[in-house]
Amino acid sequence: MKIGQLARKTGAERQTIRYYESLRLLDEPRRNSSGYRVYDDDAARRLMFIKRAKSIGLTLSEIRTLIEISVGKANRCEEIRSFAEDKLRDVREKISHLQTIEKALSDLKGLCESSGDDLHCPFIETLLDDCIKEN
Amino acid sequence: MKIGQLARKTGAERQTIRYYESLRLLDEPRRNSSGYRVYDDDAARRLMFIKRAKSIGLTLSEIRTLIEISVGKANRCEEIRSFAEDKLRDVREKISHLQTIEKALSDLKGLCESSGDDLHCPFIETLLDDCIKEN
DNA sequence: CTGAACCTTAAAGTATACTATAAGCTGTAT
DNA sequence: ATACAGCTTATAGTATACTTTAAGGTTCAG
Repeated sequence: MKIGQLARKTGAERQTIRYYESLRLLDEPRRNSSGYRVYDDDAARRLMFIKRAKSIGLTLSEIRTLIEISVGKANRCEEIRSFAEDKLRDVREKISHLQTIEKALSDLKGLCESSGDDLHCPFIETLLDDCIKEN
Repeated sequence: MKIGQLARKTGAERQTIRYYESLRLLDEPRRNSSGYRVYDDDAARRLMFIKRAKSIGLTLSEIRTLIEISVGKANRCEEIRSFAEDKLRDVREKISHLQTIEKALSDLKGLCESSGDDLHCPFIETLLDDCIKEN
């Protein structure tokens, strides 16, 4: 399988595949006589693993860590479990931060709906007031 | 007020203030005889407005939009309200995406706790299985 | 044999929001 | 007088995850 076929099979771009190789997320593939990269199904599986791991919010560098941990002879399960815990904590923090933002925005929007004309827009005025309070 | 005082007053870095100016988030200040930037309290208020707007999750480019809308003679309240609605939708989408991720991660972690040894780590194996399913 | 499709590399560009650096001028305290 | 803080500009670096471009070699159908 050459890089184009692998790209089609996995839905990744050719350049992305080379980029992942440069980050050592994919092993260096063997080359044919013209210097073209030649892949097997393991490479496709690895690429899908990366996709799936990205979809659960892992960064490329976290994915590399995961691959490094799990590609050795053993998976070092305990290490991976604690990795998952850390990540879960991150995600929960992000959610709670966004919920704070959601509340602030929906309060502001509520003000917009209840009062306000072009000369006294509560959205802007409240933001400005908050600034003054913080000062 | 020179740039350093403004920075101290608002908790922003001097470079950040110049950067915001280059993005037209801050008006070009007048200069003293040595070419130094000279600010007044309006500039400080604007800077705090930016900080507060950032804290509710707005990007610098959204903040510029908001400033452009609201700095004219009138605030154009209706426009701002619909801006807030769009942003609220964004934030809610982000939250729900993160909640999906949270569930996936916590399921995976649950598997790690219930079973698994170094040779068969459920976290990795499940990610791999998911890849195969998607293939 | 020519053109299209495919491959190679290295380097630069994109987006966001700064942060740091270099080289040099200004203002003030001692 | 000189050290030091503070100001100026332009440019480059940081982090993440690609995407694009340039310049060129390979493979295959017609």
